[in-house]
Amino acid sequence: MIDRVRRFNRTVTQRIGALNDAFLSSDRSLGQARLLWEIGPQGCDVRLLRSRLDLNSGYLSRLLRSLKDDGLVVVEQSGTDGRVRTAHLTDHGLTERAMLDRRSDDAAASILAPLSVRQRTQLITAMIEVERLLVASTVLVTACNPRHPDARSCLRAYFSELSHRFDGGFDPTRSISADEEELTPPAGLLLVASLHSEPVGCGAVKFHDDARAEIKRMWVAPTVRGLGLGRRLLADLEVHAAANRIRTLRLETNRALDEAIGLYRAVGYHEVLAFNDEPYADYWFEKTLDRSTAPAPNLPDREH
Amino acid sequence: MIDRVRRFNRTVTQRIGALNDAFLSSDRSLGQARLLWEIGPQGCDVRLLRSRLDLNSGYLSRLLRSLKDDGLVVVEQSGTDGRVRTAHLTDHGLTERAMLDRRSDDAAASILAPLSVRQRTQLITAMIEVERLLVASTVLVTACNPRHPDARSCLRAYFSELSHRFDGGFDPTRSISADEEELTPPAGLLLVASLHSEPVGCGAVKFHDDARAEIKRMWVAPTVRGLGLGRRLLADLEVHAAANRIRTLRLETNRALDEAIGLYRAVGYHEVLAFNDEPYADYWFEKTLDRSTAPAPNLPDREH
DNA sequence: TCCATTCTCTGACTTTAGTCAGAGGAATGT
DNA sequence: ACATTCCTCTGACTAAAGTCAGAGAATGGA
Repeated sequence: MIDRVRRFNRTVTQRIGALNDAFLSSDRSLGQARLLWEIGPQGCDVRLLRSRLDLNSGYLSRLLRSLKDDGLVVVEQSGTDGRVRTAHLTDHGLTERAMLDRRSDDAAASILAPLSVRQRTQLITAMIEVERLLVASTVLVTACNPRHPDARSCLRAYFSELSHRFDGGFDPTRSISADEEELTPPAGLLLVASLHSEPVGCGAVKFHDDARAEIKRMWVAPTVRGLGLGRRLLADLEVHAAANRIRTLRLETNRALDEAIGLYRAVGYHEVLAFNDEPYADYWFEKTLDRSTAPAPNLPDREH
Repeated sequence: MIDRVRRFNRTVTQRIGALNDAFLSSDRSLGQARLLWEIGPQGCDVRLLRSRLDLNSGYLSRLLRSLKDDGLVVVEQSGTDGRVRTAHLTDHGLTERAMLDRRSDDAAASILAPLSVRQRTQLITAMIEVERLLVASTVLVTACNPRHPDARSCLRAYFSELSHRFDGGFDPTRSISADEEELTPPAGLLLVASLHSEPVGCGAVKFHDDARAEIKRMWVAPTVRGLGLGRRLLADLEVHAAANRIRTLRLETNRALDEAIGLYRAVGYHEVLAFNDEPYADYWFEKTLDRSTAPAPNLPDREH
């Protein structure tokens, strides 16, 4: 399999690398072209450009100035924060960016051109599949302090989604607690999934004194659904639970959350009688962990 | 569709680009690492390295010397040609190359690691498909003088294959002619398909004075079968024929060539009575070209 | 209010990647 | 045998890519 990945890598970089040379075929350097592209029609904060292109601030500043000198870009103070500067494309810059865009289109078209109609369809289908799974594999799952901004943003999104999907909304204060204290080791654990450092999902476990624990806060952002992320979060939580000598995992859920219910059943949770009085719950599930099959947890730990 | 190709491009270069950084993570420069890799365990002629890495001779020479100075490589006269020099890896060089290999393996594995077993299978399947079709799209079909070395090598391979597959072998002199004269415009046309400048297939058409022409010399190298190349060559020949006011295409073939027969039928050739006395033919086919659907020929012309 | 931090820019660097012209030795065709 | 071509190497360049330390302005928190 690894061999296959490497072979794919070789073929694709060869063919697609040629495609990227469209960027080089202008009289700008690659760095300038990438920057021109990344600024985009709406403009972009310099700090954002720096992180997106992963460039040293001195170097970026210099690139930006060379574009400014050529009249493609203007840089001005950002409205909200006086330290931040925002780059905008001039008309001239927009024209040149449009040319890059057209060249990239042509290059992409030249990949499809030699193929038959049927082959094109097959290629696009396979490309979509590869892309989907590469994105899935890019998602990073890390243990995260619930006070971290990424964690907070996930929990906020989670609550907001519940309040939309539940009949009659959702009020966290009426629900059984899983506060920051309870989701911080050793009391519990919160995992956050991120894609390109944007938080896109979470899941938590709340340990009890006996060998039991509860799964809480399972949420996956709409943009990354269908990538198996829920299953992955759940599996990682189980690994952590097993490492903490947990034998039984329990959870409750609402009938509106049908994908979640399907997931729980699919990975071995079975319905049990209500084990608490959570007002928003319609179903209660339980799973006994099989410690023999539990692999060692190997999650990178994000700085708290 | 073009949009999809570009999106694939973006995702893949991001994810696979990171994989390629395994090469950069050594303390060698990218150029040195690529060279070290390309020399390989068996060693390699310098001229071959130059063409494979597409490097300027001065630059390559310099890179090679830096590796030599570090004791990774030795360069010596090639046995057969005193002008050519051959690079070999020393033990030290082999060790360092093995490290690059291991890093690339690790990087490839890190793409599979976050995925479930099922997702891995899906990814590999889709990767194989993308790769197959990208290779198909990389094949270049060009009109070629039959005296060109590439053309000669294809025709030689074609005859050799016929002599293996036909019962009782194949003797070109007994067969109806399609010599170099007859396959050179305006008498006829030979198309050669190449992959990374290696000839991998051919197909020819021999024009007659009436609006008829014959398809000859259809051959696809075993390494690139299943990529739709035969169909593409045939379609391109038809386009050229139509551009030369040909209305009817004819061809004869041997019963041993079952893939070819299948292809001819699939693209609209129907069997007719023997129209010549080719001793090696078992079937005769004919197709009437529909000029309305013939697109303009857009083949790049290789220098003759 | 003050101090630490953030953000951008500048000058002074280095390394990498690459080009170009030409030299010198070896092979090839006539 | 001789001119031509091929292959490699060298010196002298250039451009791109990037690093580093620090300056100056703005912001945020104690």
